[in-house]
Amino acid sequence: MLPQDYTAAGNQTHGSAAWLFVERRIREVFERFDFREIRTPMFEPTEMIARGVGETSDIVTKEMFAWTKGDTNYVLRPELTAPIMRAYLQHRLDQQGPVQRLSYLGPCFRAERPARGRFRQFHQFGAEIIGSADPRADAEVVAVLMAIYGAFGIENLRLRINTLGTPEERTAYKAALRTFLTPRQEALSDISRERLDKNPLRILDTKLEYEQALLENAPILTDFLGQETRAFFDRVCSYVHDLGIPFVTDPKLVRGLDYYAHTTFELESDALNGALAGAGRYDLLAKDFGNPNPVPAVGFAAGMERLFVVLSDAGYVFPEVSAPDVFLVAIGNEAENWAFRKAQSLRKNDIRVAFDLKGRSMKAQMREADRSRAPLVVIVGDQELVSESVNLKNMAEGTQETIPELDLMHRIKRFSSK
RNA sequence: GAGGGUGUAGCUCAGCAGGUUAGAGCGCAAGAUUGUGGCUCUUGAGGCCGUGGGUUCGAACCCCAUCAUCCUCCCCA
Repeated sequence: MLPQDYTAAGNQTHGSAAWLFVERRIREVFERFDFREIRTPMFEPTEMIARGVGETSDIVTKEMFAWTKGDTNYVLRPELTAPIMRAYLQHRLDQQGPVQRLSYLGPCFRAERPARGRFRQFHQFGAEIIGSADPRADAEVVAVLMAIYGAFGIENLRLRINTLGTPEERTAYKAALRTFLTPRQEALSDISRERLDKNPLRILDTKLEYEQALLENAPILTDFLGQETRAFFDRVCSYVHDLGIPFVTDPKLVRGLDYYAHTTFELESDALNGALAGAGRYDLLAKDFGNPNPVPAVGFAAGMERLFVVLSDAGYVFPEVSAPDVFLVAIGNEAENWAFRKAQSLRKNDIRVAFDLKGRSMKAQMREADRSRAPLVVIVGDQELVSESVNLKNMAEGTQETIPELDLMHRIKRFSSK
């Protein structure tokens, strides 16, 4: 048994074929929607992440794995939108075409308490459309997210959409909300009272019934939105509607990250408390990074582990791991050496080969062959070596024939191509 | 960060009110079948009973702490 400090809390080790299968399927959908995968570093300067995600956000204030090396502070990336925007600006991706459609899939890190569907190292997949202020871009992001869940046959989900408007509109609303809530702050929870000053929008998110009741008469964000914002949001909604994707609009949907403006949306499931995916438009992030011009952008981020929760709740059956084409069973030292070399030559011809590495009995090798689920087994002993023949066994049918060794490659290929 | 549940074999779990060598099923291994898998039967390997301390003649069991894990809250993917 290993010492208990050999593992860190909230992490998992993945060895399963299911993980690869899910990744592959996600990437297929991204390709279908013309997204190109981008990979950014696992750790980033704290400065960039803090600016991008927001100095006051929960993520930055209390959930980062951080360290210092030399004069620079680093963090393990807590999310990927900010790093991708950084990469876009730094590598001048706009020069490769006016609209960049980027996807990603990889680990992120947050120092939170682990829970169902939540880990300290977790994995996000997502997509960003950078360079388009067209409401169809927002709808495209919704579409690709829903298509991924659709690709797994998952449909019982709730999609909520809202607009946060422009910073000016939001500021005006924040002030109004604060004015409304301040005289009533005695009735608020401790957490909400703290937010009253810092970020009153987040109070809207409350799940406490008495707070929700209190908010019934509160000013509503929609009333503070200008003509343009409303028109834009209406177009986003109608595009999503055109795609046949069910959703509800929810003026109380706010998101924890500072960079959102205009469209925000969130995907939820009954299987889980937290969100499956969160998303939105973040036209101002580029300016936050010090870029002279704003860069319109919209994207989503979804949790792999949460997808797995939903899949396993739905009783999803993952395909079996891939089996070798053939298993080589060898009897005796000579035959073992033959099999060892034969495996290599078959593999050079794109045949997937497995064989025993323990010098075990033939019976044990057969059991191993069965377990490997190889459809064909080649059995070779001294007799076959002398006659330069091999026994080729069809495991499903239990039939076996002796063939010249020279025909082996051809026979395996012919069988596998059927 | 707050509250609660659970930690016994690779996995799923038993273990009566503290009592001697800690069990089952599945899985794994060997044999029955000396060159043939699955099915069956037999046998076997594998446990610091999460960790540390305490109470006791005696602790898997009781107490404390700690770690891990799960759930609720918080927040988010």
